Amino acid sequence: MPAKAAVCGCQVVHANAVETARAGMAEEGNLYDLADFFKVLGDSTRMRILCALDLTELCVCDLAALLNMTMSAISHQLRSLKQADLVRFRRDGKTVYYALADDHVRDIIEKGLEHIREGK
Amino acid sequence: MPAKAAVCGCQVVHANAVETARAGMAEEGNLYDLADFFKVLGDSTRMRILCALDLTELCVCDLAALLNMTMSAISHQLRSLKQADLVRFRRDGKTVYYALADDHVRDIIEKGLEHIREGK
DNA sequence: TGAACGATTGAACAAGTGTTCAAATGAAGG
DNA sequence: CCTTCATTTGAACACTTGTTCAATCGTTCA
Repeated sequence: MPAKAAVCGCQVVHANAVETARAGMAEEGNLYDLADFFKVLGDSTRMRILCALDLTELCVCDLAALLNMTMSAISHQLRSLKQADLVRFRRDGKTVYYALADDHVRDIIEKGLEHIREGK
Repeated sequence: MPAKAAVCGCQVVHANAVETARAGMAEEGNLYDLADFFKVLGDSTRMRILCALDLTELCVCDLAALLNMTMSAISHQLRSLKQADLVRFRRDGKTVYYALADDHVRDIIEKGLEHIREGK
C-alpha cells in the first residue's frame, strides 16, 4: 500500500486485485496496437466504406458517389484502412478496386452490431 | 452514370456495384452508432482499463495506481465506458467498484487481438 | 510524348478528444 | 453537524483527427 499511496494518494487498497490485473494483462504494446486498430473502426466514414465493401468490390470513384464525398476524402480514409490491413486493393488500368481484406472484419463488425442491438 | 458524374465528376462507373452496396448496407443510423461504439474501444487508456477489468473487479483508485494516472482521468474514461455499456459498477461505502458489463467485450477484444497477431 | 483522367498526397484549417486542475458530490465516522 | 476521503464533474488547455483544396502521380490512349 505504500507503493499505491505514492501513486494515487488514496488509502483504499486492493493490492491483490491490482497485482492480479498487472500480472494477467496483455503486453503493454499489444494493448496500444489494439486501441489503434479499433480507432480505425471508430469513424463513420470508414465504417460506411467497410460496410459497402462488405457487399461488393468498389473503386474510389464508386465510393465517392455512394457516400457523397470527394475522392480525396475517400482516398485518405482508404489509406488508414489499408494500413490497418482491413482492405486490399488491385489496380486495373487507371482504376483501383478496393475490397475487404478478410473475414475478421466481418466478424468484428457483426459482434459490434450484436452489442448495440442488445443494448437497446 | 449522369447521376454519378454529378456527384464525383468522374466517368468510371459501376452502377450495378454501387446500387448493390446502397441497397444492402445497414441502416445509416446503425452505422453511426457502430462507429461510435468502436470509437470508445479506440483509446489506449480505455483499452487498458477494459483489459484490467477483464481480470478482476477494481475501484477507481486501484485503476489509477495500476495505470499510473490520476483518479480524475480514470473517472472521465470510466464515464465513456459506462455510457457505451461496456462496464457496470456497484457502490460500497465510499468506494465504487467497476467490472466488465458482459461477454461481448471479451469476444470483440479477442477478435481484435487475433487480427493484430495475424497481421504480424 | 502529351493530353486526359482516376487516384494519391501534403498542407492547412476546423472540429473533436484526453488530461489536468480546481471545485463539488456523496457516504462514513467522530 | 463537521470532517474526511473516494469519486465525480466542469472548464481549460494541448493535442489529435477528418475534410478541403491544390498539386502531383501513374496509367491509358491518341
